Amino acid sequence: MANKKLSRKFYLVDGITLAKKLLGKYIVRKLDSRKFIGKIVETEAYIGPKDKASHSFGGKITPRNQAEYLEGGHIYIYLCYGMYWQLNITANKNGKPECVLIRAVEPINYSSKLKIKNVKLLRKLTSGPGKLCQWMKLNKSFNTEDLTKSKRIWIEDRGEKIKSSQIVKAKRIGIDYAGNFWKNKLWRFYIKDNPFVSKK
DNA sequence: GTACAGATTGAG
DNA sequence: TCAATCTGTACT
Repeated sequence: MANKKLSRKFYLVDGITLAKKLLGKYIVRKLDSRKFIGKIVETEAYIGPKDKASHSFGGKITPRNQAEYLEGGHIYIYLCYGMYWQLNITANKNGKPECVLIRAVEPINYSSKLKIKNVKLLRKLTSGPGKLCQWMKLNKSFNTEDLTKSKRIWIEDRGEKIKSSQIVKAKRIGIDYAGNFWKNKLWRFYIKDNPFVSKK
């Protein structure tokens, strides 16, 4: 099965659809001669401007979140708690502040190289939005990066199909401030039984 | 200029 | 359960 870089069309859907479609796809991060490849196993959807948990709630635009408004297929990355980067993929058309937070990936080529047999050890690398950015060496310079054009990061379809019965829906994490209505939305998606999903 | 909250994490 | 840590944002 040939690896196929995702094209613009893939991203031009609403955030919830994109969050589900991204499960089982592969993020490829090229750094010098090395490649970090991670299978996406957990995502969350943020649907501004109506979503109170979204940074673009109420149509707010600031220097920080303007990348969120870009056409689908761009990166919106920002620093949280002064320490951790959060990687988001924008969804939908230009001007629609919808995005998908990548919460966890399964490292593909890292394990064989370092011969790490212990899944628990490997798991510590990427089982959380802050950690996976650390692993892939992502930072502010990737903000507004175009995933369909970039030479250093993109997403591939490797022919893997995730059945809908394998997709688990859950409440989003860390957004208590948004109130019960938005907090209880089942907009977090992950692959059932995958050990790299964040939390326990 | 100051104040303060936050889409997290890991140690206890 | 709780604190580290610092940028963006909204104030004065």
